[in-house]
Amino acid sequence: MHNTALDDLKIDHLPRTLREIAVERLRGAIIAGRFPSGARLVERTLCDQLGVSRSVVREAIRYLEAEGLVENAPRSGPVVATLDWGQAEQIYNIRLLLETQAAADCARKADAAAKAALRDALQALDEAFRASEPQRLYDATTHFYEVIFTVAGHDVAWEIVQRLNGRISRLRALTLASTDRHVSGQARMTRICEAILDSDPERAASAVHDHLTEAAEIARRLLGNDARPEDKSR
Amino acid sequence: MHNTALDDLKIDHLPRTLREIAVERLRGAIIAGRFPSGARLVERTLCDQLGVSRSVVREAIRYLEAEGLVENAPRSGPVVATLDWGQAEQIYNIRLLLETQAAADCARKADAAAKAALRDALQALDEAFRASEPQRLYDATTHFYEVIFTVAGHDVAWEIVQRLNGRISRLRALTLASTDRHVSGQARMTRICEAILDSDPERAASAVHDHLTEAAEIARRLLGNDARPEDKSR
DNA sequence: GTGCTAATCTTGGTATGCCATAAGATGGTC
DNA sequence: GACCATCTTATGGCATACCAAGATTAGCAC
Repeated sequence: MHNTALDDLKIDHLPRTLREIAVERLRGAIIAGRFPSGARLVERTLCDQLGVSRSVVREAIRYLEAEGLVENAPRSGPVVATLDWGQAEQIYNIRLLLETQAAADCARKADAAAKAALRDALQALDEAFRASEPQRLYDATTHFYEVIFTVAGHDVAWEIVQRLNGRISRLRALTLASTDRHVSGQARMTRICEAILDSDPERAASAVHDHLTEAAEIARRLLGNDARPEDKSR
Repeated sequence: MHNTALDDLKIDHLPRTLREIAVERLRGAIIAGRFPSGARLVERTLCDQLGVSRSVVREAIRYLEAEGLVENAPRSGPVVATLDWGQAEQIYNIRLLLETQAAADCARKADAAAKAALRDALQALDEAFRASEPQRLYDATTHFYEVIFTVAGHDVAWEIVQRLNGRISRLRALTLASTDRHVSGQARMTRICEAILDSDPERAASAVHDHLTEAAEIARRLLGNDARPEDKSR
């Protein structure tokens, strides 16, 4: 698969400093649900688990705190941020705005190379759907959207969406895993992709709209059903 | 139980940590332009200036880094984030989406109390316009929008907008100070306010749209004129 | 005089130590 | 037996010490 010049421009030094690695690990662990919502993040414990010093852990926590993934209770230290449906709903609404716009602009701007990249991403998504590996599906979905935002030239919006996704990551994992999602998700993604390949902004936006509305609805049911989604015990 | 009344009793000012103060000071200094774009943020110097240890400074920088106000160059340390027109344009576009939506929802939801608060905010804005005090105008404008977002129930979006505003703060100060802005800004704000008071979502959204489009245009001219607004000297 | 090397200095990254406080345990008193 | 005071410990906030790497400058050799 020939990679377009889109995403390979980053000569970025792979996670160099311990701090960056720590941020990624922690974020990954929180997003993956290894630390439940409300769980305390005890610095010294994390030091042991990560094998780094407290300085590193503390700075990583500050970073995640600014990202909204961690909250700092005044005197009891950092805890994993909790999420209620009110916030989740807002987040889905914001994603709706940003993603429909991105899809439309992507459809407007996509050239041949961009379309090839999108096709590749959809292909990977298809495989992940079939493989039924949650993590791979999650990653492939993320990458699919990354291509859309990148082609649209919406770097900043992508940054925001990623951050928001972090905050609803557990919900997102649940919606992706949801059974009805399995059948319709693939079809919807394909619809988005086709609209972009046809350079049809309206249809692309509308496809994203439907897709996200459905995801939000599933999330609402999930969060609404078990009123207390997670336990705050440590 | 009068839960709502009790919620306001939060006195979270007491456990004010040095770190929080440092973050606020630094952010304020960057937004106010005391540190120009691209300026290096030398830890030990900041330690002296703030009178705190490196731990505090470093954690504050990590926080601002996640906020996008500070960038960390691989080996030369943190610098104040720079802004090119491409990013600024994206930011204005995102604000456009979020703020029109917020204004519309605000117009839908505003009750008598909310409308009174909005009127007060506009009043303060008027006075600030007349007083020609840049800082006061900046604050009053921010507060005006805060009311709109709060009434609309868009906390999360407001958080995002504030963060984005931080990144274009210098541009924003310039557009607010711009002379043509002086005459039309007030009128536009009034138009936004009136539409909301009339509970007219479409007109509110359209008023915000015009307002922001104009601001973006002014910003583009300002940033376009002196092609390289700031020096990245290092 | 020029070019190369080495020492130093600057700066950031990492580790550790000390202190204040809050929560839990323990023991004494009524 | 219950309640209160005190002690202990767990934990976070803050400061400092040490180390590695890059830049700058000085000195030496040619």
